[in-house]
Amino acid sequence: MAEAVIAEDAAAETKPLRADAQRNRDRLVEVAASVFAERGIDASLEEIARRAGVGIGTLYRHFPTREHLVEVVYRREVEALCAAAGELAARHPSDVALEEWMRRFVDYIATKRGLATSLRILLTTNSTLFSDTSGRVSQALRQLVEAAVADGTIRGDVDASDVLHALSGIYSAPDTPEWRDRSRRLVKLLMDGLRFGAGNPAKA
Amino acid sequence: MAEAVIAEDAAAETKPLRADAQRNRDRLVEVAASVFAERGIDASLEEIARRAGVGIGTLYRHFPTREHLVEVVYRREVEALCAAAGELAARHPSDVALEEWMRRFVDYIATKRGLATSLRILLTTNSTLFSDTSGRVSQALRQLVEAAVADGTIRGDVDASDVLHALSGIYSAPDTPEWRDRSRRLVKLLMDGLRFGAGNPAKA
DNA sequence: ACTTAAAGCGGAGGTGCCTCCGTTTATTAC
DNA sequence: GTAATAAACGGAGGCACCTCCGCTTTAAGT
Repeated sequence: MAEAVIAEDAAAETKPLRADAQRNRDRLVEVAASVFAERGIDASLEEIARRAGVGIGTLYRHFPTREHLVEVVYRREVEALCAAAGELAARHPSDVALEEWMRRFVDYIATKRGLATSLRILLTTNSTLFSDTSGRVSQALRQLVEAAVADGTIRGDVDASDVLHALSGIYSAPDTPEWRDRSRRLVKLLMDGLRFGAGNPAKA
Repeated sequence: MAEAVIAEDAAAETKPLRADAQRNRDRLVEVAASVFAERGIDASLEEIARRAGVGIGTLYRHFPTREHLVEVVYRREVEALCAAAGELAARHPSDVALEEWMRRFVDYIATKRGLATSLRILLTTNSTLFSDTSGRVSQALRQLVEAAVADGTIRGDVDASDVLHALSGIYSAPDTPEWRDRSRRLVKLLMDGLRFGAGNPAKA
């Protein structure tokens, strides 16, 4: 029970998978991500296997339980979200990068809302998963906030944890139909506040 | 989702079941209790129906989800444990009654240990269940402790919540093979402590 | 190029979940 | 007692889970 945690990279380092196995595994994760998004976290594993064009046995070999699969999908998505921070920072003025990233953050949370119960269980059961991913997210946010503070496009008297704190309402807000719009407005509002009194407003 | 709570007695008061229905329902609860004890909380519902001599449809009509059934079984067992307090008090000197009741409490917890995870989920999901049952248990304990204090078979400077606190180690102790013996010893130890300095040691 | 062992594949099959609905049974009214 | 009717029964059937093992593919050795 204690070792239910997945040691993904450790396994990858110790034993490179055979080419076909790696192919199937990647495909499964990719398909699983879209099926979970579409049908919810309780989607049929057989459907995932079918859509991925592999047998159900193959799915179970790679991911012995549903939770294993969900965990890998979840990690991959957090990773993608955080990786976007770097790209956005490279392509946009730093305040715009921050804003766009927060917008994506809202979208990301949106897809997770329906799954709340099951995901919460997974996250409380597997605390490594929680600390890994939340650490990763706040790191990405810090990078963006610090860059924007540094070049003066947002005010200097705030830091990443202030912003994270401000965003926390996005989590806790009830799951109403207006949630998404409300959250978008929250991001705009927050950005206006951050830009106000900045030493050097965006010149773009 | 909010009304997942079962209104057992309310339903019973508003609509007496047809005789055969009541019979089947009782039989199902009884059988379920022993199957859960034997095979764990994930036991097959079809097996329960089979052993109870009813169709699976009947089981589902009475208990639309596994949780409903588990809840009723659980409540019934707590009820039985607490009802035993009164009987023990009537048949034994009050310190002996207390000791015996705690012994049964240990046995009761023992059967729940294996189910810990699922039960914990049920208890945290359904907080009414938790408060009802824990209230009931501490009430039973209070009755026994107060009687024993009153007639001087245990010391007077403790109350029920002290004893409950002392028993709490039984819950939290890890699930080792020695758990049961250790818990029995805890009860004995506790009783010795309670009897020490009592005004009027048991005369039986 | 060929062999071979290890790695991986896949789906049949056994089991459990849950729903649906035609049949049976208890109860009420006469 | 009998008829009418509402309540309850039960199990077939459809779907999903997961295991097991005979077959296929890869890749390492020659």
